[in-house]
Amino acid sequence: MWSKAERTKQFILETAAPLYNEKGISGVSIDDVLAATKLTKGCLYGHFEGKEDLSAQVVDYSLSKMAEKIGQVVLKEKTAKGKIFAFMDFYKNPIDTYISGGCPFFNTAVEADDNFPDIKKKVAARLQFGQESLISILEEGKQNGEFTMRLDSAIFAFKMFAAIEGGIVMSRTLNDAKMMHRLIKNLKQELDSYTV
Amino acid sequence: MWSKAERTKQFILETAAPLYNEKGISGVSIDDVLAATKLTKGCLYGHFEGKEDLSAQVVDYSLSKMAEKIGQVVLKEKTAKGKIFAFMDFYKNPIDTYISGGCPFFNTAVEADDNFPDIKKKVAARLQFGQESLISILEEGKQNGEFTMRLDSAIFAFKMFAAIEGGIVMSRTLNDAKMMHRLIKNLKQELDSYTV
DNA sequence: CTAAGAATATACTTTTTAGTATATTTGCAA
DNA sequence: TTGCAAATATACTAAAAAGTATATTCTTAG
Repeated sequence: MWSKAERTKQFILETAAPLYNEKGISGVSIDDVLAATKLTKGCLYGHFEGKEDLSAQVVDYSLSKMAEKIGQVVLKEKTAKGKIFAFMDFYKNPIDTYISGGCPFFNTAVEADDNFPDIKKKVAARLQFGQESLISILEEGKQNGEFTMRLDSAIFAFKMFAAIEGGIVMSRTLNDAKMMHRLIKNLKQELDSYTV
Repeated sequence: MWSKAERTKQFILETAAPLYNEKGISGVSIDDVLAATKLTKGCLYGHFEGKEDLSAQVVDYSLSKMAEKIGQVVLKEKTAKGKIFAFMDFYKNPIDTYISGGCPFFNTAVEADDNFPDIKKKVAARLQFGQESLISILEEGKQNGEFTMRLDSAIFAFKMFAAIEGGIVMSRTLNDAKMMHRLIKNLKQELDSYTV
């Protein structure tokens, strides 16, 4: 079993993740985390060197949690089309997200961009890996005859992910998931137009 | 001519706009603004009630500056297709943006989402207006025979804007505008497929 | 050209946030 | 079971950020 310390640290990361996702790195204070966890400074600083360390680890946690979940959802499917559709469906509810506050990939990407170079690198690696994974799935689909060779995997992967992430932000801001659903339907149709 | 005070206030807004766009509302301190403008507290607080007021007005400034510029770029064109293409081309360079730090619409939307309800409402109104404008242009194109009736204006406007904004964030994070250019090319092709 | 008030600068106080030193409690290996 | 180290709590200091009171310097209407 996990040690007390390991469980406490995990608990801090879990509890702080939605906080960071909602308020952003700059918007979260140590006291916010203490209030949410009901722990004390002595405890928190026993597990993290300081705010920078805490922020880095919380962001890491959120990003890996997302990646893991998406991996699960996608790998459940057997066909390339099934995998891509499952990926899209994962983002079906932009208001009530897996980690509260929207998609950590994008939230972090936007904030880290000009402010936190180390964190930016981590997000970049995740986005890169995500794109490569999607492209692999699409290429596999082309090889096994699901999709026609006319499908440009790289551009479809980029467009789909960009549109979904953009759609999440728009839907959240406009407080309405309707267009998000139509967007996903449209992207599915677009992919379907490449099925043989 | 403008009074000294009006010019100073305008100067503060202009100078603070990229700062806010880069660092985010929570990430900017009053001292940051003072350092950038080389003004003093007495002066700043003579023009703004406090940080909340300053933030609200800076965001307002950035959003309206963007809307104005996009309006100019789009209205230069005569055809519906020309207008939409001009809109896309405006976002061609995601690394070096009109206001430094990316697109204020999205940066603000992401941060305001769970934190600044008043600002969120303002962004929502801008996004709403932007979507309606794009839809109007597309519908006009359908009426005057540029586009077939098969074009779903609402979904195309949403998808295009979401993809472009998402593409900006991805390109900035990955430090590479290549996919952004391919995305815009692809969206133009998609729209072209609806020309009669 | 100049006086009155608007604009800006200086020098503070207050509040918030981060971080630390030390005391207390708790988990667990012997 | 117990004692000691690990974990957590308490109570502080330090630094940063916001905000204010007041002095000084400009603008400009008359």
